Amino acid sequence: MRTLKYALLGLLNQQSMTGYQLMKHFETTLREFWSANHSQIYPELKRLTEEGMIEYEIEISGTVLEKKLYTITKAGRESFLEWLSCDAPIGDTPKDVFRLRVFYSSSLPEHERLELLENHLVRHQARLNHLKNNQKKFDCIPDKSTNEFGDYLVLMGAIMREEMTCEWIKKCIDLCKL
Amino acid sequence: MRTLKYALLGLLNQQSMTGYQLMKHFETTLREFWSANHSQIYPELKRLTEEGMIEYEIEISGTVLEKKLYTITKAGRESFLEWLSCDAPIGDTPKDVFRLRVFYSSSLPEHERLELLENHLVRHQARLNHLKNNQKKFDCIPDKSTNEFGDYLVLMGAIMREEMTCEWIKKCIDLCKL
DNA sequence: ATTTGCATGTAATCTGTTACATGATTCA
DNA sequence: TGAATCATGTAACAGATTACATGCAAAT
Repeated sequence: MRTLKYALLGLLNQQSMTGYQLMKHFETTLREFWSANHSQIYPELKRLTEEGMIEYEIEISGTVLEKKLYTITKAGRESFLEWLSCDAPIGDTPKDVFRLRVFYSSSLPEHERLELLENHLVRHQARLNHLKNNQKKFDCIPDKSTNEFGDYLVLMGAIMREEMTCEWIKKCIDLCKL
Repeated sequence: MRTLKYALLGLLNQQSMTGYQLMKHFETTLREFWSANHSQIYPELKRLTEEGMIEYEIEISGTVLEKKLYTITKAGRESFLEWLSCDAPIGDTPKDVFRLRVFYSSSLPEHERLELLENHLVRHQARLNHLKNNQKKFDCIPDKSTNEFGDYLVLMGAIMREEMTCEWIKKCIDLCKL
């Protein structure tokens, strides 16, 4: 499906960047819905260059360090917009190890089952707090024509997801304690 | 991480089964949090047999058709229970192509953005209805010591997840229409 | 000087999907 | 007798992770 291709093109469509900066975006902006490490990004950038989707200029940082500043091409932008506007069917539900554990948790002694649930609850609550903190950076809802609007929507989605997860685990704990 | 291994051991810990029956479980019971197709299952069963986690007896169906009925061994059960009770850190947020699209949706003309969101909303609403229908099969909350209790918890989680997703998309639509 | 971060790449391995391949059983 | 389902496997490929490998720049 080449999703990484489009994730990269989408970022470069917003702004020209180096591979390193792209990597940082996966650790921050895209964190809540996509990930990729540098060992996957650099080969893909090479491939996209060969395919004419992107091109780069070498910049010198300091005296010798070379970095490649990638820019999206016309062909790249077209490919990206085609992917974005093409209607994709709803995918498989994502795999979730924690839910798999909960599914099998009746094989666990009561206190271990509760431990499993409670440990996870505190972690999700911490993540939720972290996300809510991020949301404070928006003092108002960004204009819908800006890139920040997309940021805002997915952050809102991430918060709702964590809230739902916390609620679910709490319900599980309650049912286990009955 | 060998998660498929533990997913299979967990099912065989509940009941001896053939590879085909295991496959069916991934299409039904585990559908909302794990998946695997037969081309992944059969080699893994072979490996687990070699590792002494499971063993099989050949049964004859009809006159010639051989099927392998797999049973978990003591070593398999121990390995499964160790995995289940061992505390695992919270994983990476799962990848989500739809959220990636929403993130980039400011590059789309207004009507296409709304189309993207509304198409997805109806699909998630359909999935939600389907799940709520499944829940009707439980006329009461199963006893927490039974396997059905795990089924109930994850089904509840799937419903909450779909409800949250629908709410999120609705909010996105509202914000786009402002 | 030393540590942290910037910067780029490859190799080996693991996990998962799609396609290839075959054949029996059951039900209409 | 034909279609759907049961039943089991392999091969090729795609996608992703972990480990290997290197070296500069900036800040302390």
